[in-house]
Amino acid sequence: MRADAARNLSSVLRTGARLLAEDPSTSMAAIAAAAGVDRTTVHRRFANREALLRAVFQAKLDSAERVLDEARLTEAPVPVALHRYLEGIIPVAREWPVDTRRMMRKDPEASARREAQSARLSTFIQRACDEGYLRADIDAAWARAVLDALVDSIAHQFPAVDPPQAADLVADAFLRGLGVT
Amino acid sequence: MRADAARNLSSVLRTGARLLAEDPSTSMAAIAAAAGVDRTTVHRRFANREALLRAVFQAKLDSAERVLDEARLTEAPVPVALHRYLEGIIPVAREWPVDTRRMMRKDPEASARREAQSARLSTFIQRACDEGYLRADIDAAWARAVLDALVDSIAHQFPAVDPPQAADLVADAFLRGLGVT
DNA sequence: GTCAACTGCAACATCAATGTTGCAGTAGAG
DNA sequence: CTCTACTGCAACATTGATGTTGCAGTTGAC
Repeated sequence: MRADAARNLSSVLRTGARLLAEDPSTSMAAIAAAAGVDRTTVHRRFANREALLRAVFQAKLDSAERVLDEARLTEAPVPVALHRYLEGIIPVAREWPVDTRRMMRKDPEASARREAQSARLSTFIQRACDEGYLRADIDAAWARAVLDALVDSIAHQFPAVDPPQAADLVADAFLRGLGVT
Repeated sequence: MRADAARNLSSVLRTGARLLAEDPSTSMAAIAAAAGVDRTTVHRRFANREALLRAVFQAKLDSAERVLDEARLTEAPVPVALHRYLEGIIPVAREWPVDTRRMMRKDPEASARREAQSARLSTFIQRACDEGYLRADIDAAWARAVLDALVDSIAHQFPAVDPPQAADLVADAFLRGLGVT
């Protein structure tokens, strides 16, 4: 039974993330139905709607944290770390399409975790600036925002592009732009 | 009284757009309170919640359409049209921060209008490709997505950057990228 | 086989949001 | 001034989502 329970829990989280991304006001009933379980089962596992959302966010944060760790943002050469980060984070964005920025306001703990991860990436961008990989006239915060925007775009609007190619596209657009020379 | 009515209506739409952007499930009561009018007044003006949303979308679509017209996307030289479009659309995105893509599913008429506007911009991007302003290996759909992402990013995450400078930043990131040479 | 854990189902209470209506007050147009 | 249009306020009905509980059935662990 433990196995069934874990599988269903995971299914509810993934299904919930998908539906909530399309429509943040999706009802628990709709999520339960889409996950193929009864509404009461979901309520037994998650005390309230908030708890379900927290679990979804936590799952996304766990995945993202693993990607940040494995990308070795502080040790690896900038181009290598960037590509490794992109190739890892794009599947995470696709699996957990929920927008953590606006949906986590009521969850200070998750918000703090998100901030910490955000800071790691910002530090990496700053290193890219310092080491001369970005143009000197570029604001680090703007570079950071551009990178995030490109990731979200390729992840959600081009789900068919596989992660390696998606990472190439993002890195290319980020560094070289799309114009001629 | 007609003047008061029009002013309040406009105020409700703008306030509603702002609150709905932060939280799409914002209640009519919250919108009315934020706009400084009674809940029933909003209901007298908009039959449904749907009607209110439609009005917000329509306002955004009207503004966007004006920008598309004035940018002269089919006649003006690509760089000129691009800059004019950006400088016009960024304030629109800021004034109506609602995400039209996901919130208009239930409104086929607005959806069609949005599609038409989207097509105009895609045509423009295609022209930029054809006239050699974009690299030959760049997919037009990807270029289009990148441009949208950059606009949203500068509009919502950097509200303090004024439209001309914001347009410069976006055009620069779009065409040249942020990397060195 | 027995037990424990889990599930679906039905029924229930609660609550917040929606939408309606009547009434009194107010302000601009004529 | 008077009429019209609008507003706020209070009260009400309705609905959909939330969360709870009891009961019976199922399944895996032991």
